[in-house]
Parts: sequence; structure tokens; C-alpha cells
Amino acid sequence: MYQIGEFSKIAQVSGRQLRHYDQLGLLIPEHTDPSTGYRYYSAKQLPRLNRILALKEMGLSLEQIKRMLDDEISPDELRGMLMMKKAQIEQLLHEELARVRYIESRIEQINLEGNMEHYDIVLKSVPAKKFLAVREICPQLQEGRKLALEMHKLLPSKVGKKKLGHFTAIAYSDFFIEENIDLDIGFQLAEDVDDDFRIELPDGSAMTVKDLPAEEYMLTVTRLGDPQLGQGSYAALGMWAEANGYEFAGNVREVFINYALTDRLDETVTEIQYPVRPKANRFPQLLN
Amino acid sequence: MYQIGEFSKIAQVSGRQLRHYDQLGLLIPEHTDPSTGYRYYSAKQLPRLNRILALKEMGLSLEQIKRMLDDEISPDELRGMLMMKKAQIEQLLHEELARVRYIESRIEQINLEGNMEHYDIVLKSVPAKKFLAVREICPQLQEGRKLALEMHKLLPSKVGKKKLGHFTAIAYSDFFIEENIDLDIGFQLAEDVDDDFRIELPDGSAMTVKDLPAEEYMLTVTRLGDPQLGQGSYAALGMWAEANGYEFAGNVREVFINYALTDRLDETVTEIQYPVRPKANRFPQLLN
DNA sequence: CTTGACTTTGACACTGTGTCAAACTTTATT
DNA sequence: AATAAAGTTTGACACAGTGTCAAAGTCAAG
Repeated sequence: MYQIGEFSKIAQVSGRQLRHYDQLGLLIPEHTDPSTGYRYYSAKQLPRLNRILALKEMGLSLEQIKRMLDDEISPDELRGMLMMKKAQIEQLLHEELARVRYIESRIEQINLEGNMEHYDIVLKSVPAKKFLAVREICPQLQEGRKLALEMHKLLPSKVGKKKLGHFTAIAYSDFFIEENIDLDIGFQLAEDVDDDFRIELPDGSAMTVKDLPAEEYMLTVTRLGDPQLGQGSYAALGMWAEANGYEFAGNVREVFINYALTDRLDETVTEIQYPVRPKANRFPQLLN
Repeated sequence: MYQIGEFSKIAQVSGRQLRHYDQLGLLIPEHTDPSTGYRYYSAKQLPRLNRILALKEMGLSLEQIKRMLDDEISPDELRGMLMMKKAQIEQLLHEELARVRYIESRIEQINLEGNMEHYDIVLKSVPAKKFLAVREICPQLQEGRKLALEMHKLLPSKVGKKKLGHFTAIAYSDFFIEENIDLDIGFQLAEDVDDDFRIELPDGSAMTVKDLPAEEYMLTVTRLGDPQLGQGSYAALGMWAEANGYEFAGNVREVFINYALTDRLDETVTEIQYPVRPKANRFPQLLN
């Protein structure tokens, strides 16, 4: 019979842990003095403790371990639990690996650019949305601006503030070019909008309801100030995707969180959304 | 100005988190109504929030992020922190990888042996110890038994219970063979023992103080009952080492946690200690 | 019987987020 | 303007597992 201190030395486990395991009913001392509460362990309990440690090493929770030891589960069940746990860990490994890559790319960025204003890129997923918009090819960005102002005057009265989402542009040009940009321009809407809804614009064109697909992997970066000065953001997004094993997949969106209606363009806040997908072989030979 | 709900939708962050970040001083709403406590965020705060999310994605704690954003740290410092974090994650990756291997080997074991009494192998490290022992070549294990009983009679009076550690045998034979085993047999001692101390045994030999080296990686398995029936344990240890990328390194020890002085051998508790070292290439091409 | 080494319980801490409840505020609809 | 619905506030507890600390009690040796 050992007191808790000696037993903990033998097993290389802290006394705190032994008390905890006692409390959980995971490893109850062979004898507990009823008057003093002193715990007395027997050497015969070492195998059980070792089993606990082994299962813990595999990443099982104490609660799971308790169930295992109590329920005398079958080898098949044990195998099942272990395989599930293994899958979990592999998932976690992928995440950590992505984290390392992310960090590496950021370090790289710092090395390259020194003081460069860094863009803070965030990977989100966005749900499907309705989109009330008109498609145009804008010779100059300024044209888009006029259109945008029209829309801001017109829409709130016709749609109702509650349903009106963010003013948004979607680029169908393959990449960000400076002239003759092929764009959908309009407002995101709440989901419950009638598909036939349309709004005639003064210039003769009409805004119609389109479907904005959900994007599981959307790389986003938020910019303050004049949207036209945001070339660097696109470069940063591309680099990030490359460095982290994603590839471009879809149409870039510019979501105006705050669209400046006056000339105070520095009030503008834009989120560039850059849809990507994981490259097939992001983790070559890393795990099986 | 957005209420917390809308802001949280835009940024894909829960309201709970925003409140928490407010409390930490990490992201304070641009305006808080003093009478109602309502938080009002501005779109201009999105870049800061995104930076927070980006750093969080890299695995930094909120506390670290706060220091970063507050102290306007230099790119060099940022790079340093990131590299440190990267090293941490890689360390963690190794551990998780070991976990997966461990699980795989256990699954393998179950597949092979079905109901096999599984040995619960634990990797520890053991500190250096003094060892009061005599080296003998035992033709039969029975001989060792006689010697052991002698020692148990003699030692406690000569050494004092306080300093006397576990009765232990160390095998110098290359592996576990059944006859003519080359053994050190004796007691582990507290560290502060005189190196010249010796005890004459009735058979003419003498126990002397030796040094038991520390072992950083000690594979252990604990067995109940007659030590001679423990062949399986050695097989299990070997398999474990193989499966988990360790190799044999040193002399096997058998530590008797409970040495049965009567014939009730099933009271015996033995811990087999099997020193190993990680094989050089445990993680071929896994990282960099 | 004293002293020192152990043990006991209970509590708080960590980390970041979810969840819940009671009370309050804002917004929208009648 | 009254009322209802939707949103918000604070505060609390929870998670998982262990470290750490304090006050009080216990054991063992001399």
C-alpha cells in the first residue's frame, strides 16, 4: 500500500491527477481511510493506471477512457473508437499544417516587402444570396460610379431597407483589368425575394434578380478608402492563394460595406472576395 | 454604424466574440452608448478585426495579438514571433503524428490478436539512480530467486527503509534468453548514498554501489503475477518500438514494485523497463 | 511530545467560445 | 401612441485537464 505521493512517483503522474482520477471514478484507491480521507494505492493498480495513460496518449478524453474501462468494450468497438480518433487527429494535422503554411507565407511576405502595408486576408465561406443587379461593360470605372449613385437613390424606396444588402460588383473579366470591365453591379438581397422582381433604370437597362452561388472558400480582404487604389490587394490575394495551396475558382466580388455617396472616398470600406478551391494535392505524401 | 448583430454578420464572427474582444480591449466599438451599453461598430473597424482573425488563424493567443496591435511592433519582431509560433506548431505536429502512429499500432495489434491481453505500454523518462547490486550469471531463474530472498532479509536492516528503493534486475544479455542470464540484481537507492558502501552476501559475493544511468526514453509495461510468465511483454515492447519509430538502446530492467516474499507469486507486480531511442528518420520528408 | 514531511479539501486559474436567463432597448407594425 | 417582435445588455456557468495555493489535519521519527 502506497500513499499517494509514493504511488505518484512510481507511476510518474502528479498527485493532482490521481486525485482527479479518483473523483472521476477512473482510478479509485484500493483503500481510502474513512476518517482521514487518506488514499492508499496498491501496486496492482498500476496496470489500470498505465492503461489510462496509454489511452490518454492516444488522445482520448478521460470520460471516454472511463466508459471504455467500465463497459468492458469489445475489441471491435475499441478499434472503432481508435479509428475515429485517428481520423480526428488527421483532420487536426491538416489544420495545423495549413497554419504553418499560413505563417510561412506571412513571414515570406515580411521578408520580401519589409514595411509593406500588409493585407489581412481571411478565409470565410459565404452562403448563397439573391443579387439584384445589372450587367454592364464599363469602359471606365467612372461610369460605374454614376450607375452606382443612381442605384443608391432609387433602391431604398423600392426594396425596403430591411431586405437590402450590400452594394456589390462582380467581375466577369478573367482578372482585374483596368478598362472595359465586364461587371454585374447591384445590391445583395435577403433570401426571400421574388425572382421576377426587376427595376428599370433611367438609362434603359434593368436590374434583375440573379443567384449568387454559395462559396465554401472565399478569400477576403477589407480595404479602406478609394476602391480604385486597391491594386495591391489583388496581388496579395493571389500570393496568399498560391502560398497556401489554393487556386482561383469563380468570380471576384467587391462588396461595398460602406459606399461613399459623397466625394469623401476615404469613408469607403470595401471587401474584396476572391473565391478559391483547395488544390488537389495540397498535402503531397504527408499522410499516407 | 452597425449594431453588434449586423457587424457580426458582416465579419462572420459571433457576437459573443465581439463582446469578448471588447472586454479585452482588442476591438473596442467605435461608440458605446453610455446609458444603454449598446455597442456601435463602424465599417472602418473591419480591417482591424480581420487582422485579429488572421493572427488568430496563425495560432496566436488573443493576449499576444493584443500586444502586437497595441505595441506597433516592428516587422522583425513580428517575424520573430511568427517563427517561434511556427516552431511550436511543428513540435505539435510531431506529437500528433506520433499519436496517430501509436493508434495505428494499437489498431494493428487488435487486428492481429483479437482478444489478446493487451499490454499497456507507457513511455516515460527515468532519472539516474544509485544501484546496490551484485552481478551474476544465473544458470536458472530459480537461482536468482534464492539470492533475492537473501537480499530482502539482509538489506532493510543495513540500509534503512527510507533509502531503499525497488528491488531490480538488469539484464546484460543481449535479449531475453531463458538460460545463463547475465544479471545485476539488487536494490535501487536514494541518490545520497556513499559510493564505497558494500554488503557481503553469505555466498561470498558482495553487493556494490553502481550508477544506473538516466534514460530519456524508457518504454515500460507493468505486469501482474509470476515474472517468469512475462515473455509476451517483451514481444509487445518490441512491436511497439518498431511501430512507433524507436529502437532498442540500453539494458532492460525489471523493477519489482512488489516483490512476493512468499510463494504467492500472483502478488508480484513488475515493471519492465525497455530503454529506447528515437530512430533518426522517424519523420521522413514530412516537414520540409 | 515536537517537528517536519505528507495529505486532505476547496478554490481559482488558464483559453476562447457557446449557451442561457432576466432585464432592457430599439424598431416595426398596428 | 401603444404594443409586439427582434435585438442587446450583463452575468453566470460550462468545457478539459492540470497547476498552484492555502488552511487544516495526519503520520512518522526522534
